[in-house]
Amino acid sequence: MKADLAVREPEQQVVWDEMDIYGQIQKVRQSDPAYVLHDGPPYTNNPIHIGTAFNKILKDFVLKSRLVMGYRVPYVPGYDNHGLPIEQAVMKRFQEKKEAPSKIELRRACREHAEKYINLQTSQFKRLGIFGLWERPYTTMEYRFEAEIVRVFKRLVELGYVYRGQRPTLWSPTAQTALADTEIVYKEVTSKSIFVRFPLESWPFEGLPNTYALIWTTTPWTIPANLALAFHPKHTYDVLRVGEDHYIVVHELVEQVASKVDWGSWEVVKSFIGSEIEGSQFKHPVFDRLSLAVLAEYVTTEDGTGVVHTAPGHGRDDFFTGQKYGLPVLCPVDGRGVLTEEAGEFAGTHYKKCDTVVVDRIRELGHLLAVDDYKHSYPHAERDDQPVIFRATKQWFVSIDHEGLRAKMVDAINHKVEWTPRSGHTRMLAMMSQRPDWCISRQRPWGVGIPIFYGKESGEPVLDSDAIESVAKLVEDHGSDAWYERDPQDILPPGFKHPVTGETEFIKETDVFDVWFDSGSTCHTVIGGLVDPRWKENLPVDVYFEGSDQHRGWFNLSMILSMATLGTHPYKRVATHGFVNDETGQKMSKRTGNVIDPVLVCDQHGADVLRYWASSVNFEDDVPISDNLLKVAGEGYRRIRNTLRFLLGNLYDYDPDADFELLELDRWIIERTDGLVRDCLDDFDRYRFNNALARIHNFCVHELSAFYADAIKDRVYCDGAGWPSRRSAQAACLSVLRKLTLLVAPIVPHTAEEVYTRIPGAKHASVFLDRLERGEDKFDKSLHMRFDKLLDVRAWVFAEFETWKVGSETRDSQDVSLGLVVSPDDAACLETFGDELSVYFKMADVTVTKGEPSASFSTSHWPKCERSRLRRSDVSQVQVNGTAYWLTSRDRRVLGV
RNA sequence: GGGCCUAUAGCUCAGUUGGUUAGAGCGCACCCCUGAUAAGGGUGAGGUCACUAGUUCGAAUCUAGUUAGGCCCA
Repeated sequence: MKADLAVREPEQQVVWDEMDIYGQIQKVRQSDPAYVLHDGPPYTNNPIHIGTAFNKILKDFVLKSRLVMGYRVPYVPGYDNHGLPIEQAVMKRFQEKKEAPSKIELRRACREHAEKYINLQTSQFKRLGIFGLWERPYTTMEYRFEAEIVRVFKRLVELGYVYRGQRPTLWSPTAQTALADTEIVYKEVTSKSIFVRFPLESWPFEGLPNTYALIWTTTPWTIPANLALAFHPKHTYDVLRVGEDHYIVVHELVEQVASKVDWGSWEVVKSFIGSEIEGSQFKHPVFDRLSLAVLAEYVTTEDGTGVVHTAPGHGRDDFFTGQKYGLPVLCPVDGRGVLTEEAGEFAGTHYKKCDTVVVDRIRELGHLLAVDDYKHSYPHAERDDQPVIFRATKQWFVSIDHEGLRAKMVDAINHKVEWTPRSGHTRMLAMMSQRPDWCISRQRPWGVGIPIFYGKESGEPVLDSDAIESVAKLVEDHGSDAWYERDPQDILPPGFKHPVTGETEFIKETDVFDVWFDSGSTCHTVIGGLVDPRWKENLPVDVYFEGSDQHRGWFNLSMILSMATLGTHPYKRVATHGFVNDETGQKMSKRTGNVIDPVLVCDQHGADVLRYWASSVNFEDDVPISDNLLKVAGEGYRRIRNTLRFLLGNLYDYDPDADFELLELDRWIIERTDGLVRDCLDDFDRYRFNNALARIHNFCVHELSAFYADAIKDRVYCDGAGWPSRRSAQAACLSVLRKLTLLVAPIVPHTAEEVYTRIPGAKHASVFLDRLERGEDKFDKSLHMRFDKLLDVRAWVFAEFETWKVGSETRDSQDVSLGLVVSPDDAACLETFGDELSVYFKMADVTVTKGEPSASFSTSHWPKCERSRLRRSDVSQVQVNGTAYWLTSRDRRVLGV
């Protein structure tokens, strides 16, 4: 049967829209226990891709399976709108038109861009058959949401988590602005590389005169900012005697360094492990200042000397190492790239001139051992192609260790959250234990402005609840744009005075929040009652379910904001899925052309086929997809669809008032279905959708197609329409069909709905308003043991039959008489099935005798009934309207002849 | 380079705490049915459980390493 899903599914979706399926479900389930999945918002910069689709489909499996299990499952989808990618997409369009927008113009264009993709993605998600509050999703750029972000920040300020500190950022001296990683291109350049010695001040071992650590650097301009020397904790360092002096160099690089600095001869006088020197002091080669010996894993033995010049204000590694050792962030370089007063005698020198100025001075002091040209790749700004520098700037931070926050989070990760798969726990724990304070400020235009005022004269920031609340109110009414459009005095309460300096004139912060602050706030904003007041009761929610990359992203930052501001972890369970790769396990990329577009898949195969694929794979790992795999999924899908259709086809004249007793075969299939339901609900409960699908598929193949369907055909097609035997089969088909339909509804909702609405006497207007009862375990044990034995014997009889029929003219089992010899126990069991045996074995007749097990076959001599196409002992010829027909007594009775 | 993870028939997946001959479906081959028919049934052939070395009476399962791939970070 042609499913034609590309056409039917959109029609089904129109029906769902018109009946407000989501609203109806919520109403029907309002007094049932809730199961809350909180949606991680996708970024609204593009149409959805296969990964987005996979994620939403998996969430929908969770929601719809919980729905079928009888829970109330509210689902408010979300969208993440602020941030760099949208800004860059929008900027590109302005640049193509050779326009330079103002900040406000740019922000408005970004908002429009995001709006456009919210609408597009919504229609695409709905096309996948996802149910949810699509009329009113949460979006991080809507005013009420932006205001709540400001209030989350206010709460953090009140609780003392927020501080201002320095941190190195990529900085363009020509554009005088901070840059994001994605705005950087790497180019080959030639730099001055220098070998510089640092005189030893204090030494943990027995004293050696004239000892120096030797470092190598390609950025001489950062020497004035040097505060430390980094050693690898595990590498061996040699102390070399060269003439009157002693030099510390990592063992592996001694030869290489010696040739670079032109040491004719040397002698190893001592060796030590890096970790032993931690805490020693060296003298800065130029200034009267000390440089601390620190340990760092990133020190390599590939280049240089194994001792790394460390300037916390000018490098990320350096910064984190500095943090670890409590070093200040010294950054004696201003926004133009000119050294400041903090650089002492070098003040006023442009950093590029330092290659000569600083180098000459070090040489003059006798600490320069070698100068060389060095070719390497160096970061440049994409916009003007000029080199950039790492420069520490003032940033806003959320402290991770304030009020024991980290310990609380680690405790939650260890004891209060379940992780699916389990490895998520290890991953999250490692990240949370090690993560540095969170830098929440970004020097970008498209985001929620950080609501900080500074005293106009003093530059002192205002960390005051009322001041921030005044911004929140403004943003709530007019959006975050208003923060940039209004003057401070129009925002602050009348007569507001700086709580520290008493100033009355202010300037505003220009930075925006890191977008992770936006999405990390959703536990506060969405669950906290902004979207639906009832959600508040559900904190922590049952589950967050995203790609495994979100351990560092959303799971991490949500945990921080929730724990800090609400005092609780945001989720009871974190489920993660892998990434969608191509058939060979390679990641998808436009370049290799292995990209699968989910929207196209819906048009070609149907959303249910895509969903079937999503359910067939193990989402805990990375999953493969390709046109071929979708074809395979389509075949599996059609098998289930056809089975449902067969069951439904038997119900066209179903009579709900018929009087009958269930035959044992029908009772058997109903109980088998109940077992399937139980197993599948267990799978659903544990998010094992692929297991459930495999079970359902196998059930359709084995229990239904290969056995039950065959066994009831004669009764359904040939018994009298109203006979109890036929009604019994129909009743069983109905029961099985209803349960199967509910079972597959989470996976293939369109198909399930199509079937359900055609089931005679269906109780509800939609399969999603019905529910599956788990049912009690009240199996008729002996019934199942008898059928198990029957199927067991049947299997080997069929195998025997295959070999027999090779040498026989007779090929159709219905033309064959079976002589079955089995053990006395088995014989007693099989005999209980009576005449039904020939139906179950699909033979003309079956005789059972006791003895050594064997099966013999012979061509049946009985005539074939022309109505039922069966050979039976009671087939005889009768006249019907002047023509002679061979009919069984049953068929004669049905026909009344 | 570091953290986390994956590798079982051509494909997608199962394989409890280590324990007989490693399972299923799909696909494939052959056969049957033609009242589930752009369907259905039967039988069968497919695996050195990525590789190497260990632990053990016994390893797909535990340990270490190698290779390939993925996510995150540097």
